[in-house]
Amino acid sequence: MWVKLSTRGEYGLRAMFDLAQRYGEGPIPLKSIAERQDISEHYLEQLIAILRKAGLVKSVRGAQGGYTLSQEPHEITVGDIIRVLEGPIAPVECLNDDGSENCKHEDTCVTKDIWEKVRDSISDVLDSFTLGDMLERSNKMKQKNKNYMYYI
Amino acid sequence: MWVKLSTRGEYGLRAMFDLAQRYGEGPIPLKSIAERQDISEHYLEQLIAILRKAGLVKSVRGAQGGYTLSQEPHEITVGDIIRVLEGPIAPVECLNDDGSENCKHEDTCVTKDIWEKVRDSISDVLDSFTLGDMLERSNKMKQKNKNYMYYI
DNA sequence: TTATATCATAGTATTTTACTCGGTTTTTGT
DNA sequence: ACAAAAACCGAGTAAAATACTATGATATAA
Repeated sequence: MWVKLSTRGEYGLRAMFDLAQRYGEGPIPLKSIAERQDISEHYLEQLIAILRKAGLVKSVRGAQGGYTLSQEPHEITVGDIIRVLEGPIAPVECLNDDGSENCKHEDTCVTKDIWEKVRDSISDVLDSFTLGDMLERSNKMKQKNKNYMYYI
Repeated sequence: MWVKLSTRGEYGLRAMFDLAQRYGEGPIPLKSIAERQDISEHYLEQLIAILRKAGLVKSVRGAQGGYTLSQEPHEITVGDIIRVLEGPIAPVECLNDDGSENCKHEDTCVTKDIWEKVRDSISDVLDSFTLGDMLERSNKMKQKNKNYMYYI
């Protein structure tokens, strides 16, 4: 399947949503996120390292340490998270920053603008949703379903 | 990369464009397509088998046989081709026909509608281009660039 | 000083991709 | 009838990507 979120994107988004639900509560240890989301802690470490280097989360080392979102939930889009974890959205090689060098016949390519439109439409959708939107959605779910389940 | 056309989609689209350029000339042998497009003949056989089973091309067996588009170029969209070769566009498992069975908490899922919008926007873009559009585009290129190169 | 954390890197099993290989069957032209 | 040209078919395989595991070092609060 050519459009398929890997576990990097899925787990990373779930971890970020977990942090969004606890925004303002101080640093959240990774262990607790991994347990709640049922993800291998070691693997999640690697993913959150990517998010940290991209500036989406801040870390506090040592005991009582953990992670927090570096901006408010409504300031972080799903696109920010997915692009960082899954890499740039490029259906074909030549849409990458470096990739255009490899392609000598850009100017006469019949399909390039198709892939550009695909890329842009995906980006637009993902950037139209923030973690804040997801929280709101989740809260509405909670009100409706008293059994208190919200999933991602 | 989570949005990445595989060679199946790329080669298949190139083969279909090759057939579109020769539409009306009778059956085109696969060997000639493979040579022009510089694709392994055996591999392309497997891809065109998928296109044939999906009804996008017709085959004529025996000597002087080959393949033809089963509809006019402007009736076949890029989406038709890509969906057949790369499988259904489903960023997450639960958007597949069978996949929803696996997911118990569809009703309370915070992200499902994001992935549905992603899927639909990709589909819309791909369905807005036909092989006929690509031929027109290619012909304009030919007029501008006298050196007669058109690529895909 | 100890427990709790983050941080870092190397290794590995599984899955997917991108083919290759070795044929059989069908049809046309001589 | 026969040879050549072509579609059709299924199994096997090398390389790459994915999804982890393993083993530690470093930092900080209590």
